[in-house]
Amino acid sequence: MPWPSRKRDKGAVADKKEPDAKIAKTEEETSDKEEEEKSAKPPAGSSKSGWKNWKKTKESESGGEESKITYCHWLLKSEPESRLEKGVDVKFSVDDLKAQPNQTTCWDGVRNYQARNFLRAMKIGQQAFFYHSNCKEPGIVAIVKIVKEAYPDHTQFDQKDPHYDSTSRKENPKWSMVDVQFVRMTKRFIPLSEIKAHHLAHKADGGPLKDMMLFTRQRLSIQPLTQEQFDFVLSLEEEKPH
DNA sequence: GCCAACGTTGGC
DNA sequence: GCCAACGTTGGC
Repeated sequence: MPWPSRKRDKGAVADKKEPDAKIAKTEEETSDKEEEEKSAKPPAGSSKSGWKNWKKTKESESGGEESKITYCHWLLKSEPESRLEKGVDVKFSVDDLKAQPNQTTCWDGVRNYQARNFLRAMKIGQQAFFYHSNCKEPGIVAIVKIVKEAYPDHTQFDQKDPHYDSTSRKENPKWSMVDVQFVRMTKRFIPLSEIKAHHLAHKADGGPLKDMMLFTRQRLSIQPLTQEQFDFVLSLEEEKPH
C-alpha cells in the first residue's frame, strides 16, 4: 500500500468558506486503537529518537502532561516536480496551492499512521511550513495555515485514486485530511541544506533544531515543530542566503 | 539514477 | 513476536 507523503493536485476543497470546527473529528478513537498505538510511538527499535525527545520538550514546556500535549506548528511536505504514481501526477507546488480557489486545498493522500495522527491533532489557525521535497532544491517556500480540521480523506474510497485503500471502510475511515490555506511566501527560500547545517550545529550546542523531525524522522511527511523550532527557522528568512 | 533510511508485510 | 525481504521516500 502506498503512503505517499504529499497531497496531489486536485480540485478545490469540497465545501465553502465557513471554518467549521464542528465537522472536525468524530468517529475515530473507537476502533483504531492498534493503529494509534503503532504510530503514536517510535518504531520498536529506534530508541530515543525524534518523537520522544520532542515529546519531552513539549511536556516540560507545558507543565508536563503526558497525553494532552497540544502541538502548534507543522511542516508539510509536497512535491513540486512531476512524478507519476499509478499513472497520476502527484506534483503539487506552492504555485499550485496559490492557484486553488481561495488558495486552499485539502491535504489528501497521507497513508502513514504517524503522519495521519499528526493531521488529526491539527487545529484551525495553526501555521505550517510548506516544504518542497523530492526536487532540485528541497526546502521551505511558504507558510500555510489550517482552515479545517481532520475529516475523512475521500481518496481512500476512490478506486481510481493512486491512494485508494481497499481495506478502509466507509463506516470507519482509516485516513484523514485537513484543509490548508496559503498565508504567504517566506521572505526567501530556506533550503534544506541550510536548515540541516543548523541542525548539526545545534546537536553539538543544544540549539533549538537539535531534535528537528525533518532529520530525526527523515521520511515523515507531516511533522510537528516546537515553538522554538518554528521561530528559529522563521528567523532564517531575515538572514542573508547562506 | 543511486542508494540509505525506514515503514510494512508475511513466514515462521 | 521476531526479523528478513520488500517497497517507498527523498536527498544527493
